Amino acid sequence: MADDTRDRMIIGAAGVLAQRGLQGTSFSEVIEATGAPRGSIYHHFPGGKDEMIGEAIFLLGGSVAERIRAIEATRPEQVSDEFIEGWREFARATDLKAVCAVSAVTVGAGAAAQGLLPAVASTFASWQDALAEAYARTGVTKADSKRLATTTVAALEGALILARAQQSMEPFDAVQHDLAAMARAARRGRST
Amino acid sequence: MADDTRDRMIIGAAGVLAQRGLQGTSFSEVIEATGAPRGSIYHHFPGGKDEMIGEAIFLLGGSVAERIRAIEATRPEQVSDEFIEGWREFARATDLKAVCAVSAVTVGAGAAAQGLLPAVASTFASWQDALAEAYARTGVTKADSKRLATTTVAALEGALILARAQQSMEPFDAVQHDLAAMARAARRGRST
DNA sequence: GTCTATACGAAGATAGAC
DNA sequence: GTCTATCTTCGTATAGAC
Repeated sequence: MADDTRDRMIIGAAGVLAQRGLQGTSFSEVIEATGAPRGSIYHHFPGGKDEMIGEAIFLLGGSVAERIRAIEATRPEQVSDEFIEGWREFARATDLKAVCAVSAVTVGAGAAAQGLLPAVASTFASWQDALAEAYARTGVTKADSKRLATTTVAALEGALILARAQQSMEPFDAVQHDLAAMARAARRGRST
Repeated sequence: MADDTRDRMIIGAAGVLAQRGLQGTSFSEVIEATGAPRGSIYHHFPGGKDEMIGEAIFLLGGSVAERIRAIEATRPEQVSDEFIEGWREFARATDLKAVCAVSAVTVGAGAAAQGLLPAVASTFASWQDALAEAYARTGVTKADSKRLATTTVAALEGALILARAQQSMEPFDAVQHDLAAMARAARRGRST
């Protein structure tokens, strides 16, 4: 079935990444999570673990960017609301046991695996760009949109971490509320 | 010299944690970073790695909470400004190679080391409480202060991650600016 | 594509000498 | 307090059979 196994492993890796961190994402874990065969790991990923992780980041990054681009908002707070809402569902679905896989790679990329940093950097950048465009389409100035997009991603990533640590959805409530207030203020031309 | 070695290892562990993540913080790394002797690890930490990590979180958590409590602000945006400024210095000092050690533990705590989650949860909570009190002292309502404190911590943690990924201080600029705007709005009684 | 076998290193942890 | 030696487990990675 073509690259079915490879795809399954990539998706599985993204999931394990979010729950166990970069170094916790061993081939054994991915295989256990996906039921993929042990014997063909290096057939599917000649580049080893880094290749698998890189693909997982790429996949997740693209799907989130896509979701942002699909937001049809007329008011700026709808942008932040829908963005956060998507991650809220993710948090619920994983029972507050997972953070963002891209964050996990960023945090886990020490001296080793530093080759993955460019991939996470451009993934975050793609989210920031997509969010900035979405804000701009609702009438926020370009400069404000860009800044707001960065704050939106940062607050979301932090909320995921706080939510996991405290096993609570409250960080999402706080961040969603405050981002919406910021977005509204930006449109009123009040943010400096 | 009493517990000099132990203390050095705890401080060193916090540093390694921030740069290499939880699983990257091996005894070997801590020993290399601090010059501590190999032979007495389990003399100083009978509880093994978890004990060392726990102490590092406790130490860092206390020092940051202390710093927050020392903020003397008359206007709410001074609270977020000074808080972010402290972390900005940290980012500069580590050459954008480190994130928050508490985040690192949260992200790295998978199935194993879940015993550390309560420690990180209460550490984050202590920062939230201290920030909420600081906001409240400047005239922000209790509910707004609490919510703002959560958003402040979340945005900061996210900014550290973005900054590391993209090797840029720009996330700090964005977050600092937007948090200040939110804080000002809260005092004006404009935040819903 | 998938298997087994295997090499190699690093990690956490313990025991006992000094 | 600090050392060395050792055990066990687990990780990445390779080789070669099926």
